[in-house]
Amino acid sequence: MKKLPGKTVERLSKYRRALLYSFKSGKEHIFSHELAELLHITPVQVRRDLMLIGYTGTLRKGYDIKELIDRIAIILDTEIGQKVAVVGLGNLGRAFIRYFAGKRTKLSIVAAFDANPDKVDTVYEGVPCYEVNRIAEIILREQISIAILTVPVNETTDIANELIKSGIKGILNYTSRSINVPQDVFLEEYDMVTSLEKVAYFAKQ
Amino acid sequence: MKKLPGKTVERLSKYRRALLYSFKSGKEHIFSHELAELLHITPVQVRRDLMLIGYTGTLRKGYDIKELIDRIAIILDTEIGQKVAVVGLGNLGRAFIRYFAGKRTKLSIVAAFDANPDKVDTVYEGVPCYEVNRIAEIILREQISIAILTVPVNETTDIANELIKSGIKGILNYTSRSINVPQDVFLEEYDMVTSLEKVAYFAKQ
DNA sequence: ATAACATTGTTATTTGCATAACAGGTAGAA
DNA sequence: TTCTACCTGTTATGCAAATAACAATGTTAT
Repeated sequence: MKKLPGKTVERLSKYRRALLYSFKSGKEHIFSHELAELLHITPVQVRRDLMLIGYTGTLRKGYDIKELIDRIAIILDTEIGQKVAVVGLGNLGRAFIRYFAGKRTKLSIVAAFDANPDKVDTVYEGVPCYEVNRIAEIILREQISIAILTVPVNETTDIANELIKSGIKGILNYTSRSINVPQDVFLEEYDMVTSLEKVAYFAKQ
Repeated sequence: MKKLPGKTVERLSKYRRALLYSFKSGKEHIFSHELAELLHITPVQVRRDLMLIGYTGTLRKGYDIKELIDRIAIILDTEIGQKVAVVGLGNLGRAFIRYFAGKRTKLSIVAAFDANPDKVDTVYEGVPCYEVNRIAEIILREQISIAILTVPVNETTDIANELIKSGIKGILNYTSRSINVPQDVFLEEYDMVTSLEKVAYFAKQ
C-alpha cells in the first residue's frame, strides 16, 4: 500500500487503542462521531483517515469494531512483528519498557543497553540489559529493527552512528541532540524540554 | 508580541540550547548555516525564524550569540519565571524532574503529586511529592501555572479536570488518554506508544 | 574601482494536512 | 410510497508551515 501521511498513521495507532478498549467493553459497532469523541477530534477526520486505508463502514451501524481493528493491524503491523531495543536504561527507557511489558503486541522490546556496569546484565521487566559496546552484536543476533534512544546527550551521536552501522531501520530519538540518518532509516525526534518550553510559552499571559 | 507559530517556538527552544552550548565553548558569533547544521535543518528556516522574532544579524559575522540568547529569552521566558508541577511520579515524571534538577532556568519544577502513599511526602531531586488530593491547594499556594501529566491512563480525566479547576494555564499530557481543556488552557499531548508505532510503520519494508 | 562572492532578510510558491462542503444511500415514520 | 433524518465517502477549499527564489549589502580579490 502507498505510504500514508504521518499524522494519519499516528491517529490509526490511537484509533486502534480506543477500539480495543470499546471492544473489550462489549461494543461491536461504532460511529465516526463516537470514535472522534474518544480522541477529541472531528468525525470528518476519522472518516477521512479510514477512507485512506480503504475501510468502509455501514450506513446504519457505522464501523464494525473487530473488522476495523484487524484492518488497522494489517496497515500498522508486520506479519512476524518487529523487535525494539532501548538504548539508555534511565527513567525514560524504563518508562517505555514498563509500558510494553506483558503486552502482547507486534512490537516487542527485547533488549536494553546501558554504559553503567551496575545495570549491565540485569533484567528489567523481562528485558535484559547489555553493555553498549555489544549493540551491533545483539541487534544482529536478535534481528532488532527499531531503537529508542534515551542516552545522555553527549553520547547521542556516537550511539546513533553505531545503531545505523548495525542496520537499524528506525530510530526514536529522545535526546536533545539532533542526529543525522541515511535516507533508508526513519527518524523521529522528540524533545521533552522543548515541549515544556512550548507549553510555557503559550501558557503565559 | 504577536503569537509565534508553534513550530517556530519549538525551534527557538532548540536554538537557545545550541547557542548556550556554543557560547560556553567560547564562540561569539554564528552564521545561519552553522546554527542550522546543529539542528539538522536548513539555513533558510533559521533566518526565517529569527526574522519573526525581529532579531537581525550582521552580514559578515552572522548573529551575535549572546544577544540572540537574550533575545530568545525575552520571547520564551517570563520575568519572574513559571512554576511547574509533575503529576504522577513514575519513571516518566522522574525523568522530567531529573532533567531540570539543578538547572537554573525560568522554568522550575516545584511540586510532584502521586497517589502512592510510599511516594507521598518524599523528596525526589529536591522536589517534594504531595498526595494527589492536595493538587488544588498546592497549585494555589505555589502559584503553579503548568502541569506535566504522567499518571496511569484511567486517572487521566479526573486529574486533568482537577488541574483545570485549580486554574492551571498549560498542560503537557503524556498519558494515552486525550483530554479536553477550555480555550484559555494550552494543551500539548504526546503519546510515546503512538510515536513508536509510527516509527515501526515507516521503518518496515 | 569593480567584479565575484558570501551572507542576511523578505517575498513568493509549494506542500501537507485539516476543515468544510456536499453527494449518496438506507432505515424508519408518516 | 415518499419524506425526513442520519449516517458514510469524496471532493473542494483553506491554512499553516516549509521550501524556494530573490533582493540587498558588505567584503575580498583582482
